[in-house]
Amino acid sequence: MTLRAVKPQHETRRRILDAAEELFMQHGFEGASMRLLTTKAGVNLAAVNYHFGSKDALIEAVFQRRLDPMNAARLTELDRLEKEAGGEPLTPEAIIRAFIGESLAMIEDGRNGGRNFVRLLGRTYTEPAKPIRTLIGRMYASTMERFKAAFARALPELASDELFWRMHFMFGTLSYTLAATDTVQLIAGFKPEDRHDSRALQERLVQFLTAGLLASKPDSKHGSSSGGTRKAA
Amino acid sequence: MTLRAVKPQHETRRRILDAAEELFMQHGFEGASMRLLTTKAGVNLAAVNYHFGSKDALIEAVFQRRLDPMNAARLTELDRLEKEAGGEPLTPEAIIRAFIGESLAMIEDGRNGGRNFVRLLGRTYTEPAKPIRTLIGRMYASTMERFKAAFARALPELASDELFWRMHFMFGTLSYTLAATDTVQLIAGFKPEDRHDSRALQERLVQFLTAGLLASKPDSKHGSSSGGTRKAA
DNA sequence: GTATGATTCAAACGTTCGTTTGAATCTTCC
DNA sequence: GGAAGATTCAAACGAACGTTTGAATCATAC
Repeated sequence: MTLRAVKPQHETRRRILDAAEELFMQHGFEGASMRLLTTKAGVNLAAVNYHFGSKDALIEAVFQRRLDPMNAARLTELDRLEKEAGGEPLTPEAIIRAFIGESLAMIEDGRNGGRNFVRLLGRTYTEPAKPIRTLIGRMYASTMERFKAAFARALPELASDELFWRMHFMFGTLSYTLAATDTVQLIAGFKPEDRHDSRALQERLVQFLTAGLLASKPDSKHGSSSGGTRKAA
Repeated sequence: MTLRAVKPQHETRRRILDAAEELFMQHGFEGASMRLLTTKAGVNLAAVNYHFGSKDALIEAVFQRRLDPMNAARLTELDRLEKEAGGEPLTPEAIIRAFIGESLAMIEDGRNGGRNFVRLLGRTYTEPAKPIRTLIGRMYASTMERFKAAFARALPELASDELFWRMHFMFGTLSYTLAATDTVQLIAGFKPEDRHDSRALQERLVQFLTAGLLASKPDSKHGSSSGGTRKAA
């Protein structure tokens, strides 16, 4: 059949990775069975073990395929910005854009599975299974180190532990947005036409994250219910 | 044995719910098997089906037990604040505190399983399994409606769809913080002594979320990276 | 065309899953 | 103390799980 004729070389590997990406996102790692996965991919049940060795190795391969290039692109963009600035510190907003731009761009990518992957990624950040946790941590380590340094240079007045928590919060917002924006809907008012408009979403996110990152410390005590200071640095 | 003598009435139900809370959090719904669960609870394998009917019904019961009182407390606190304000609109910060206070307080609750539950809750928001999604959505619906109205009254100048997204982002930050703060560590710098200090965490969160909620629209062009249109509806 | 290695295939492996069963035990009330 | 219902228990159910196997089929070389 023609399908076989067109098959480049590692067609089977790619089909398995694509199907795994989508099914892991939909059903979780344990919920997506090998039989469901191989059926969706249109390959034999034994193909996963032949090409990847085991289901765990497949999980790792799914992340490797996208996460390494994604973080590399983030670092490249950050380098480009810093070179362009020529010694001057970057604005916090520019650093935020460098970090979230790559993952948000993948949301619009419906052709290949970029969209599936970023949603899978978002839900994996809260995955407590130790092997996956360490896998993700290892893949992010150098990128996070680099971005933390960039933020520290851009915000020299911000204490180190404050920066840690603000980055934690920013990452959480991005993670949840990637994972849950078109799945769980706790708040009424979502407009379906926004679903694939990653540009508008990115602007909203940048606004929110930049303001949060630059939040001023509470300059006075707050009461049990008293109002907050609404100034931003 | 004394243990049997003290057993109040629905001791078995409670032990199953406690074990389920912890194991669902650690291994996910599909990863936590009935045998592991009942062994940890110290009850017979058949006890879950006897008391709850099925594993799915147990999952629902786990959420019912905590989520209904939690959201009720949120609404009570919001009512109290509005009565106290006597017609004046609340500050956004006060509304934020009313929403996140209850769940953050549970983090410090190590005695019973409150801590386990909020972490389970945080990771469940990104769970795409449809029955669980609709279950959570149904349990949150009225609370979210009420808080959205409160925010709208506090921020009359904020467009409706802007408010939707800012609430979405705020909820995401809280969710990720509950789920991942002491599990996945992508950013170096976490101090273990902060782990149970929910007061300090709450202040940091309130600061971040309030700033994000009140973020002003980008009044001028943003930085170098991509000179896009900055306007948002 | 035929040997060689890579890949696919149907079938089966042993294990674990959620659930059910029916007898045994406990609790409650007269 | 004995009947009646609630609960617990060990054992088994069929189904689905990830993985393995060995033969069949493919691609590529000479």
